[in-house]
Amino acid sequence: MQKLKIQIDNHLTLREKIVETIRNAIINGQLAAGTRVAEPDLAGKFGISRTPIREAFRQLESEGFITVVPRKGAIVASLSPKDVADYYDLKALLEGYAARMAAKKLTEKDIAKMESANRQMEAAAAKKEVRKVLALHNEFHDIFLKSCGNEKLHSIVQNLVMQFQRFRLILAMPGRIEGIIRQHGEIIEAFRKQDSALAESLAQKNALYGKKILLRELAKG
Amino acid sequence: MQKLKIQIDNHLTLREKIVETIRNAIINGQLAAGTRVAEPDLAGKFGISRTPIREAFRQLESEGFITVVPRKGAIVASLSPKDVADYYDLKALLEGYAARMAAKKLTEKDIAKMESANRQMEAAAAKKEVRKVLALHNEFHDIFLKSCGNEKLHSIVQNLVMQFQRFRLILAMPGRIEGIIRQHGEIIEAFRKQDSALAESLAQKNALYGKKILLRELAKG
DNA sequence: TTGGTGTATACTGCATACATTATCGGTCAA
DNA sequence: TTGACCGATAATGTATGCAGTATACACCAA
Repeated sequence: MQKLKIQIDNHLTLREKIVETIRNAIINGQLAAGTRVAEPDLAGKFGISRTPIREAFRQLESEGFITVVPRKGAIVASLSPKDVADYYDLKALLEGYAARMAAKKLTEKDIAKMESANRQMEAAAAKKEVRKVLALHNEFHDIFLKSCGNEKLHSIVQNLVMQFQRFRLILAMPGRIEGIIRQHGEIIEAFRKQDSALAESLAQKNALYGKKILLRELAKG
Repeated sequence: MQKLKIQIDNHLTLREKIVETIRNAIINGQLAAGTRVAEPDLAGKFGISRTPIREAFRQLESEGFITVVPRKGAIVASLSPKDVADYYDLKALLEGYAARMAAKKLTEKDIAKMESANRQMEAAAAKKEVRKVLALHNEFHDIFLKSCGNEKLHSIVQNLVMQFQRFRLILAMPGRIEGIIRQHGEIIEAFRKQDSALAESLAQKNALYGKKILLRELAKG
């Protein structure tokens, strides 16, 4: 019954579809930073009018994916190393807090899910399924972000993660991911012990480790 | 020169003006939470077409001021006590961090500005100029938020503050504001001593004090 | 009276058309 | 050759019109 309702309500508006499509294109790197995105161009490509495109632009601008200069047009937002550093510092702060709050609330079922995600991640990493690794990585973090009880925090972090997802393919590469998986294991242990302070500190370290690796890679080229 | 450029570029688009107008109306309480806002209605009121209104809606939705249900319309977003609590917890976390980071960076000039803002706030409070008190309050916080060096953090906090500004008139009332002014004084002292840990802890306390007062008032009526 | 159905109305979603502004290339003068 | 001016072109900003959908209310049947 619920399924049916969802099917019925599944009339996504064109604007929503366009937002998703463009966002994914940016995240996956098909639209590189700095690329100009013109309305008539996209309208032609999708075979629709400019109206829903323009509305999608407003939303994407608020989310930080594109930069719009009035009467000039939109370009894909570019992220400087400073931006990446700022993002990761924020992620460390927010996820650290979330871990501290979640430590007392997580159920055994939640923890089991995190373990499962981490194990699957290891398997996907062995098979070099980079995209799957990232998806599982996000799933892992989402569990305690949701359980921390602060929905606004959850949505802010989700937006942050989306925005620099486009760089993170680097992180999922072999040689980098093993350390992350080990850290995840430590975080799970801290949750098991309901040790808030340890969970916070480990979650922070985990984020800052990602920052270090990513900045090093960006410096290379 | 810079001033001139700004003057020239001052052709705000209709959409931008509408966003500001509606946002201010919500912040100032002229548009109460839950109020339905229909496009033709606003278009008529402002004497313009629906197009810029619709685009403004998309932006206001992303900023969290209105809630849009596809094919049904938009209503002014309402904030539950839980939302207020979440917002203030986030504010405490983020401003605490900002204070810690800013402690080593603030110049004497910055600190002087904070002192000035705090003194003016006291004067405005004595004259019961509630709106001016709030403006100065935001000015005070903005100084160390800007100096912390993390621009993304600054913009996130600014957005948060805007969203529950509509409730904060309560805080600026006599009997509440004195405590806040004293706390600000303590924060300034901590900055003078460049005591990061103290500044962080005081900034957190300051935010949580606001949370306590606001939630108590909301519970009353 | 109550529950359901049908219709009228109004609003949203999208397309199209027009107005305005920025960009680019060429021409002309220095 | 260089620089400035000017027109052509294309993109953005706004208005308007039309189609589809939700809401309200009246009407009818049980």
